[in-house]
Amino acid sequence: MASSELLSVHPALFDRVRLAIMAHLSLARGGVDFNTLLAELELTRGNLSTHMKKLEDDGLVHIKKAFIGRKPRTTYSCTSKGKKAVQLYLSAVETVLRSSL
Amino acid sequence: MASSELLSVHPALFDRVRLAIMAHLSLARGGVDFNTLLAELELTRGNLSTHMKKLEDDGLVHIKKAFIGRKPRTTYSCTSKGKKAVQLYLSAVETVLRSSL
DNA sequence: GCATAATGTTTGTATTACAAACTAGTTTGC
DNA sequence: GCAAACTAGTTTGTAATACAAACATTATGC
Repeated sequence: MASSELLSVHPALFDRVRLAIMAHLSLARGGVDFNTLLAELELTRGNLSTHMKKLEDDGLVHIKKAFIGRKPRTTYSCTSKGKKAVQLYLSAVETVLRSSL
Repeated sequence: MASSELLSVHPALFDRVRLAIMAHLSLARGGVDFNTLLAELELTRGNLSTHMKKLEDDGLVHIKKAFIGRKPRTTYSCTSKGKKAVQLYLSAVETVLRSSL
């Protein structure tokens, strides 16, 4: 059954916000900081924070906290596990849906 | 911002089960009945029922109830709105993720 | 030094995915 | 012909989660 491929996709990616986050991180070379994601995805800080925590807990993103001057700055980057998950997501979706168009 | 495309995707498709259901219905010529979906997706009846109700409420699938002999049979098919939503989903995901691989 | 802003985090709420229990009817066994 | 088991779903209660509001902490302007 073709659609079973979807079951192998990391569940964290089945959320439009997290998918958008992972897309950003995948596209960006280097990291993307909290406020950049906040502006581009138009989320509240609380919402972004919890999504990032989940992605971090799942090992899909790496979080780096540093001080820029005296202010904190949190930067996120995609782990290799995260990259693979995104690739798997795309290939699974394409496999399942491509032939139906 | 590329990822904003995801916001135009129908929210009902951001669930792996419903996406799998819509994939099945898109692929099938004619309709797919309740028990076929049940067997292929390995869900409980309650879970499948509520997902189908949501998809129907959203206008993505058409439900047809008939009697086969004396037993009821519920058959689902993809509406044109459903087809379009699936197409939009795939194109949005590809647009957002393709370049990152 | 007091008020305002910047950067996240924690917490409370509303939604939702899921399975268990239920409804409605049919077939089978005795 | 009656009860038990089966078929085909639906409704309901619960556990998980997405979200925003409130909070905490430190920095900057006046």
